[in-house]
Amino acid sequence: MPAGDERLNRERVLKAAVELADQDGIGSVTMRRLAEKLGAGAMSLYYHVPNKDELLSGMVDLVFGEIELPAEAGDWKAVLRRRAISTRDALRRHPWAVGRMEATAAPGPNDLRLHDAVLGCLRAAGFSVEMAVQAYSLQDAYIYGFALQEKYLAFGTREEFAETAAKRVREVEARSPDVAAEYPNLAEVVAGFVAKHGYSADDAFVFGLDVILDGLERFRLAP
Amino acid sequence: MPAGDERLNRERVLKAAVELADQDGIGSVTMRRLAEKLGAGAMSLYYHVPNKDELLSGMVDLVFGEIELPAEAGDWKAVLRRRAISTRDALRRHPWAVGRMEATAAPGPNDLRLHDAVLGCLRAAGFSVEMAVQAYSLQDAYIYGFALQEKYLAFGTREEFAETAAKRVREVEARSPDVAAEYPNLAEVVAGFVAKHGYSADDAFVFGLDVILDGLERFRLAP
DNA sequence: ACGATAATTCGTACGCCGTACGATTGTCAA
DNA sequence: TTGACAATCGTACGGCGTACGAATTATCGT
Repeated sequence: MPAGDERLNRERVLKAAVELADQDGIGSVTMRRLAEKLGAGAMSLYYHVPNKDELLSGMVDLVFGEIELPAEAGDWKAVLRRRAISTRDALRRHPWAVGRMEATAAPGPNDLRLHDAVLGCLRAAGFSVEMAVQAYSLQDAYIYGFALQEKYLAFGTREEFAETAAKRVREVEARSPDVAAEYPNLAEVVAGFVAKHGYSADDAFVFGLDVILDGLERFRLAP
Repeated sequence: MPAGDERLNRERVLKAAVELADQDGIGSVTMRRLAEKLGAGAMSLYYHVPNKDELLSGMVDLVFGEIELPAEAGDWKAVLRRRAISTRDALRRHPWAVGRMEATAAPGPNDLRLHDAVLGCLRAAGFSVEMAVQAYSLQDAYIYGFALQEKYLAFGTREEFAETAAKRVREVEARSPDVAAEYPNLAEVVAGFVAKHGYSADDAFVFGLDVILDGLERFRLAP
């Protein structure tokens, strides 16, 4: 055996799985392929991970671990803004994790640590327990939902997005030729997008985020 | 052959697939099982649907078809509020569709019709083209993200939710015994939830929705 | 140094999946 | 009757997750 391959262990398995998913998509994360990447037999993985579902949960918790914890002190809006952006960044690095962040049967330690910190931040900012939960739920719904859109609509660069949009239009035109007449508002938007400067996913994200954070302001108790 | 089973066709296949997914989960929608439900051979389905991916897209567009189109006239906020709630309702009836609404390669007719109508509503309310897109993106991100949370956290009734929460706590406690000390804010919330009146997913949804819609108000052009 | 014990690895096999391919059957116009 | 075309389906292939138990390697008391 070459010197490079050490013993297997849970951490090595999870990290390799994340790498594989990042590079080739979650669809190519199979026990056989993952084992091959690790220079091991497929069944060896099962000594370190009980089954594939748990493997995925472990991968997701690694992604949670990449999210910046909100700072203890500072303006609550700025702090939460930062953690929201950090969350979105993590999901852009690992798009396969979108839609799975809430799915793990038993949330991992990184997940719990983050949730606890954000709740603490909201409580410190003067939200009641109930309102802190509402506020958290609202933020996360937005973040995950936005990541979902981003994943499928392939915003990417302006050029990529223009290309994607144009392709969609062509696909639809193949079915019903007179798109502009049938969907005038859609046509207006697409024309506005493709023709003009384009669309920045970054700007769109922080726009929505600020609408939400500003809207939450008035639900705090006394400062 | 019994009198009941007519010829296969795309519509019948899609509807049966949706029924199957609703009843037994998306995981049990396989070509073989779907065919069996239709009293046909597995390969017969491929005459009506090019492959499984297209089958899923067709199913999703059926869900889009269940969403109430926004009314032409009326207070924009009330109208969009209604369509948001209608969207969430559809996603609760068909949780398997969550996370797939944006995923179809070529959006189906119901999808396009809805998007066109909502954009038209926003334009009529006095949003610029760019702002209408932002506003739409924000609303949908929230709706889909909320549906995602709802799907996995199993809000359900207050009893169900309390039970789920309690189970999660037990799972976590099995790993690290002193949960309350490690995650004080989480503990506070869980105690507040389980002990007190509980949590209404309906209320949480419209709370966030109204924060968003109210927050968008000031981005309209002249009334 | 050595044997026992435990930790770790992995080969084989099973049932399920999506679907390529080609044969088969049903329907109807000429 | 015949030929064309629409619709159905049986068989087979490669890939998946993983149950089971055997094989190998590491660890440690003596």
